[in-house]
This record gives sequence, C-alpha cells and structure tokens, in this order.
Amino acid sequence: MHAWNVSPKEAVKIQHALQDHVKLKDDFGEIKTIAGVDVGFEKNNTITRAAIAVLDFQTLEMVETAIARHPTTFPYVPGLLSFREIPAVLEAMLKLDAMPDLLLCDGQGIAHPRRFGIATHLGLLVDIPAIGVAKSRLTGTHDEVPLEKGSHVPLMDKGEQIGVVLRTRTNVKPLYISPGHRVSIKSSHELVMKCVTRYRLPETTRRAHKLASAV
DNA sequence: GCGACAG
DNA sequence: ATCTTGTCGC
Repeated sequence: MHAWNVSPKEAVKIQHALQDHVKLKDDFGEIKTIAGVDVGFEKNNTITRAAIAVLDFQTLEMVETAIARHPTTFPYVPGLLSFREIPAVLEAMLKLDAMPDLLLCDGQGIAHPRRFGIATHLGLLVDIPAIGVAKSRLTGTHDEVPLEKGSHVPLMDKGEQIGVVLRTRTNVKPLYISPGHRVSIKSSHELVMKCVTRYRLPETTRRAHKLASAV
C-alpha cells in the first residue's frame, strides 16, 4: 500500500499510478451483504471518524457495524478527498467480522477529474466492488433530470459517460452515481436503486451516517 | 486569467 | 464536513 503522509502533488501522482488497475466491468458473485461507508469529524476536524454499516442486501437489515477514529492528516482538497478520509475508513474495515460483498461510498467513483474518486480508491485498496454515491457534482455535465423518482440521465465528461444522475425521490435533488471499482455503470445504477426506500439516500448510506453522528 | 470545486 | 429552529410542502 502507498504512503498517506503525502503532499497534494504526490497524491495526484498516486492517483495516476493506481488508475490503470481500476476495473469497470462487473466482477462479483452473489451479493449477500452491502456496506455503507461514511465519515465525520470531531474536535475541530482534528479527528476523522469513519463508520461502516453492513446490511443484508435482500432485507436491508443491519448485519454488523464498525466505527474508528483516526487523527486527521490531510486537508479537504476537491479531487483528493480519499487521502483525507480513507485512512480512518480502512481502520474501521479491519474491525469488521466479515468483509461485505459491495461498498457504497459517500462521494464519487470514476466521476472524478482523474477517474479516481474515493469509491474507486477504496474499492481498489480493499479489492471489493465499490460504488460512489455523491450528493453533489464534482465534474461532468448532464441534462436536467425529470422530477419523478427513478428518473436518470447520463453524467458525461470529455465525451464519455462517467456515471448517472439519479432522482431517488420525487422533487428532491438527484444523486450522482458512478462506479468505483469492479462494477459497471449500469450495475451501479441498479444496485443503488435496490438500496433506496423512501428517502433520498440509500439505506446503506443513511445507516452509516447515523453511526457517524451518534457520537 | 477566471470560475468550479465530492466531503 | 460543520454550525443550527422552525417551517414549507408533498
């Protein structure tokens, strides 16, 4: 594994070096468990708190959870989010009894200037299929999304599709879905939709967010 | 040079 | 991300 105590400039180099290993084709078997990953901060951002909620993919019921606190060592820089949040996430992952079959991360997958968002970086490091679920746009353009739940339009960048903008709830801001690693755009879209109930965010993310808040 | 900019 | 109460709308 690469170093984490790096400068922003070095972080960009690492992203370029690792990008070649990313797989955007479906590479997974039966998905039994799916994990939501979320991060929060404490003590004036000096502590990064990572939370993971593992759910049963079929019933969306909680199977297992893990929380970890880690000193914050990297600033928030658009495009380099993973260097700020992943160290704490990896610590939380190690506390799990069993690795989940799929990860849903807060933030982008390949919908990133260098196609290397946090979902991509994390999925690659732990070698688990991962999808990025972002609440807003980092890069790319798209047409307006119809207001009804389930509506979606492609997210484009430099002539290629990098994800989908998905309305998970009628009349509510859409989510930006993009593959992280070992999953296609189409499957990312379908899998996220299966985790959505009556709220804007998929259950995985909602559960992880609650954990990250219930300090 | 001027904006845009995940969490 | 985080600071924060009530309030508008489906």
